[in-house]
Amino acid sequence: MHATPAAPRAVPSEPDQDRVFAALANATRREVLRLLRDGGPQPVRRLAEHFAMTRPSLSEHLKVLREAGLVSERRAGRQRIYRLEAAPLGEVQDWLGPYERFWRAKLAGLGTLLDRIPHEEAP
Amino acid sequence: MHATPAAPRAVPSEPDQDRVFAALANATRREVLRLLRDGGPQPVRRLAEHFAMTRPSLSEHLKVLREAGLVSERRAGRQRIYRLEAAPLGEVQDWLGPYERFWRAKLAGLGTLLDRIPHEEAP
DNA sequence: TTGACGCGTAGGGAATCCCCTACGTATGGT
DNA sequence: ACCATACGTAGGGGATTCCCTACGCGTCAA
Repeated sequence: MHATPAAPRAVPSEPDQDRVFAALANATRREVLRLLRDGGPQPVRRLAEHFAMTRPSLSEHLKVLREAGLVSERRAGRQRIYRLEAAPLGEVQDWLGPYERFWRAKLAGLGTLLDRIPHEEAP
Repeated sequence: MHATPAAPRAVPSEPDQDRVFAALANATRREVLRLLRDGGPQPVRRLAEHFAMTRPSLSEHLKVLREAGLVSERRAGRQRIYRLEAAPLGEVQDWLGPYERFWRAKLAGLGTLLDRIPHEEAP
């Protein structure tokens, strides 16, 4: 059940995974991603309207997202247009893959069935 | 293209999402999840063999995973058997859903097509 | 009971996070 | 040239992270 045409994707190094998950571990940054997803590429000013914090603080969140590869930036006059880059999210989904059967089993009520696994006691 | 039978899932509150992503933002904790996935439920002692850090440090990582709902604990004599709880990972996949078409488009070379979105300039 | 085992928690220290205010830089308008 | 706009960065303070060592508690073995 791989819905994708199995396009090969570079395997991310561990610090990269750290950065992506850490970037997602903040409601403000997840909201920025949602705004870019639903509203298309936008300048910082427009994004900042949705938050209570100061604009410099938001700028730092954007930096975290940039360094995680989740957004890209293009200059247009004195504005910086930020744009969603979803590739790292695709890697997150790839990472989730091997766990999928576990929560499916749970939903299907199969419970502990998947825990019957190569099992030896330490001596 | 929803590969799942669309089983309804409780929508997680934002602090919960924070905790899950933050728990995943650490290579040691992701490795613990992998060990529980591939090796089935295990006591702390067995998990600790795979890491260079001290056992108390690993215990704290397990606490983070517990508070994120990613593992559960059962007592067996003087051991605590930890077990993978994949439900929060299912919620992560649900969260990824609305972004999926973006990296699919990228893989298909559709590039900026998805950025044609309700677009107005601020006055 | 005494001692070893399995595990969690307390407490501390270096690093990082997340917010702020101040300031610097580049572009655009007049 | 001048000033306003759009944005990033510096620096600081309080909270949190991640590792450590020391210790406490419950369980099994002799």
